[in-house]
Amino acid sequence: MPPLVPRPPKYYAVKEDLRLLAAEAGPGAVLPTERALAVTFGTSRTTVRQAIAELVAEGVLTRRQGKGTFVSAPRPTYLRQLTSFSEDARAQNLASASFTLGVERVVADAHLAEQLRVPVESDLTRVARVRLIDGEPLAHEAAYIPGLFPDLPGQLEDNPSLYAVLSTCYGIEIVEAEDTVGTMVGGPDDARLLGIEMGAPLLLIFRRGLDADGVPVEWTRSVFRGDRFQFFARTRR
Amino acid sequence: MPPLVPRPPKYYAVKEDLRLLAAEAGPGAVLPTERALAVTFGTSRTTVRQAIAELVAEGVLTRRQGKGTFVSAPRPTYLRQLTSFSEDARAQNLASASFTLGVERVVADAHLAEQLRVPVESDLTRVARVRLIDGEPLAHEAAYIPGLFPDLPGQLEDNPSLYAVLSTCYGIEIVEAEDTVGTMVGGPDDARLLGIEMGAPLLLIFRRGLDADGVPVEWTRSVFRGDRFQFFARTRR
DNA sequence: TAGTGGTCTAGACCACCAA
DNA sequence: TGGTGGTCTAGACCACTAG
Repeated sequence: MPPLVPRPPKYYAVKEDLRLLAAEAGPGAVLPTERALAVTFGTSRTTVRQAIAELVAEGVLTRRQGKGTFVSAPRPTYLRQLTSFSEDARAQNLASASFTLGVERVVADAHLAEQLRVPVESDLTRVARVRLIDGEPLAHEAAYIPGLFPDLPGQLEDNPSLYAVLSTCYGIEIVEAEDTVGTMVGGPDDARLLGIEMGAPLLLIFRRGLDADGVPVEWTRSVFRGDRFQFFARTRR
Repeated sequence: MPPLVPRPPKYYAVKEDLRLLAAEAGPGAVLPTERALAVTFGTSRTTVRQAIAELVAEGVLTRRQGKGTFVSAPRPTYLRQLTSFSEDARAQNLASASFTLGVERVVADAHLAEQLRVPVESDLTRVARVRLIDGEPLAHEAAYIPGLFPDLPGQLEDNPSLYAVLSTCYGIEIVEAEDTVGTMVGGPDDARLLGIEMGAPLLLIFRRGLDADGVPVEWTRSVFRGDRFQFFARTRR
């Protein structure tokens, strides 16, 4: 199959050159400045920045304001395999941690009511957290659980696994999960929480947890960094 | 939680304004020209283009050179649920079609050999196709199958489901699939095959098909449009 | 031919960081 | 203070589409 693209734009040539340059330099290496690269490639700084922007989105490069542009460390790709974040991390010998943004009472809107099969306006508990792997933010998520759990904040401090706390303290057992995986691009909030750039590709995952009777007991919206996360699923016919 | 972002850049304000404008205008509507928008927002055309670029990546807008910028039609999100593309589409009452790019003999490199559990350099058949839903390209993929299947091209013309052909003609039954889902950004080839813009977020899916004995019989690399695809998985503990 | 989006330029000012 | 990346500008030329 011949390369049928009429004329690849100049920034794409720069991008692929930079990709090679990064590979040779190795992780952690610092690249020449954008202004220097513009001179080297005989182009403008804007064009160089467009090339760098895509490599950043791919996780190849990292930019730090005031410091420079660096070759990213190899991705410690996190594979989702079981039901819960904490369990997945442990299964892969990765150090996981959580930062709780807030635990609050909310009422079900139409969408949450449908997903959790509860009446609109019923009480829900919302748990918002940032998930870390090896000290780096990997995802932020908000879990919604029917009912009120005033002691949850303290219990999550002792055990970061929401699923474990629900099981141990409240007898809620999640045995089945339905995941819907799509893409989105990062906005300012995502950029701040995950330490990424705006516009970076992200994985948006909606998960519904069901108990042994098939009753929905949890619904979560998760936003994962696209550059260091993979989702794994096994399906039997 | 207060909004901690110091100062959202101007292009982000433009982006959100355009998002509202697009919602009001409705699918298919044409937006003012980039030059006109620059005047309206009191900004430069570059800034307007940066805002539009992200909305295009999100699937909200569509640009057509020489014509204009349009509000995208609502996404016919394709959900992956079963094992094969054709089956999934049928289950959702979506018209699926395939365009075969090529069927060729290749030899296994180290990676394919490991995934398919065959010796390095063994014969494989590579089937490269573009997948369409409702006439629009949704994905391109390359499937690798151990062995040689000289009649495959003709058989795929009669039945676009590779899984069905393998079953009917060769007695190969795929009963289990392992999917690994991640993100990538589109390059020139992806842009050409899928009719998207370079830099658009894509879902990269590696799938391994196993037969009843757990023997790998197929390995596929698929690239799906991120703006109109969702992956669905159900996991039991 | 006129108008659209696609690419690229040269340069400005800002926010951040290290010496 | 000087250098880095982050943002934005005004304008140029090209490729494509339509009348």
